[in-house]
Amino acid sequence: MARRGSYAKGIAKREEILSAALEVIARNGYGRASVRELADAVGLSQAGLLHYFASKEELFAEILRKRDEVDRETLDAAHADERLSMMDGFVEVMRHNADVPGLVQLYARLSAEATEADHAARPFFTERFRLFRELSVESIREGQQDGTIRADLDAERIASLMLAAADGLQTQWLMDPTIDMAEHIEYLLTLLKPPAAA
Amino acid sequence: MARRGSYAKGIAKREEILSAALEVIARNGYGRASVRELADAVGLSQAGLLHYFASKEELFAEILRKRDEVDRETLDAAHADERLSMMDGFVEVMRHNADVPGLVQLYARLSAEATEADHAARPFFTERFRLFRELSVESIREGQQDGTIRADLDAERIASLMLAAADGLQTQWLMDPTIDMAEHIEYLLTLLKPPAAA
DNA sequence: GTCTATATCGCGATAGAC
DNA sequence: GTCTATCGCGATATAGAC
Repeated sequence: MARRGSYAKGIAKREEILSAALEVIARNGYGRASVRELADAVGLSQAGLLHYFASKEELFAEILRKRDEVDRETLDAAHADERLSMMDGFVEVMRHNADVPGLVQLYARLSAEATEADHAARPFFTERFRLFRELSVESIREGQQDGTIRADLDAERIASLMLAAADGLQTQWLMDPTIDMAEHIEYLLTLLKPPAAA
Repeated sequence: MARRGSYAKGIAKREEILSAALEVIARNGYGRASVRELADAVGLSQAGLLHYFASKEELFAEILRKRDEVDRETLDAAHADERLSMMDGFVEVMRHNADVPGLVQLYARLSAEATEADHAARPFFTERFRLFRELSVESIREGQQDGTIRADLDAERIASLMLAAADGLQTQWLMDPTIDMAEHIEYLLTLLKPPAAA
């Protein structure tokens, strides 16, 4: 911001591109989101946009990275609130997802494409999965400490199942928007409670 | 089979194409599976193959449909065995999936692409999801009857979560094959047991 | 029913001017 | 830093011969 010269400008422009792309995709979905289309939205030519990102795949990965940064704040806020846990923030993020179908679709499609061995976005997803599991395990263990989650559960397995359920629900919801993603995650969370607890 | 004339021949050829395509994809994955490649495998030209299928998307959907037919037998066999339930068959199918990464990838990628409104494979997936939920709900209710599953659970929600977990685990596994898909599904199933049950 | 040949396409990427 | 122009790929789909 306060920095001078082309470097700072480049950073700022990247951010501007990402913000614009985020809006376009949220509105129009992944299918019609070519580099050209995104370039138009920010007032650049296609080549001009690709000056900032090595490839389309990396651009898309950066969009999701930026989205995750925003969502991460929701998670941290919930974690900081002593009446809540990271899992409450997670449910809130899922609830918010229902407002941005285009982004949900981008996530679903790019994560599927990134299963290809040489896909540029693959490192993004493997790291994302790792971090999600790490945060979840931490949150689950906290719940086990304070008695809100069954102590006998395997936090690692639950974390992977949580991630899987969230991703799978997004595809189901894209096919049939009457599915309530957040409610299903909440229901899964109730399965983790001790028999005695409310 | 016993039928005569061009119609029966066409049906047989379709089956031959699907079988060959199934093998090629299981071996090479989705990424390198163009219509041309699949045509080569069965000894047809690309145009020759498309004489039997309206489009690539429909061809791929048919491949998955055929795969589901095979897997369905595993489910039914488990259901018929009075010591088992459909869910046991489901775990077995997931275990088998680890042997056919190409098919898992085809499923993951095509289901993501089929979230596009006008995608030819979309009806296949919506129907598949519906059927999976139907069979799962039935199986869960049976488990609730005979006391192996908590009676207070919402079978519909569990069914959707089961489907979501299965699909999500496949993407995770494609990114990192050390994940044990079947084991995770089994673990999810244990969460459904009554507190008293073993 | 199957092939050859081609229409047509859109896109991502790159070269080079300004 | 941005544009114009174009390359070049790979693909699906189709027309029409045999």
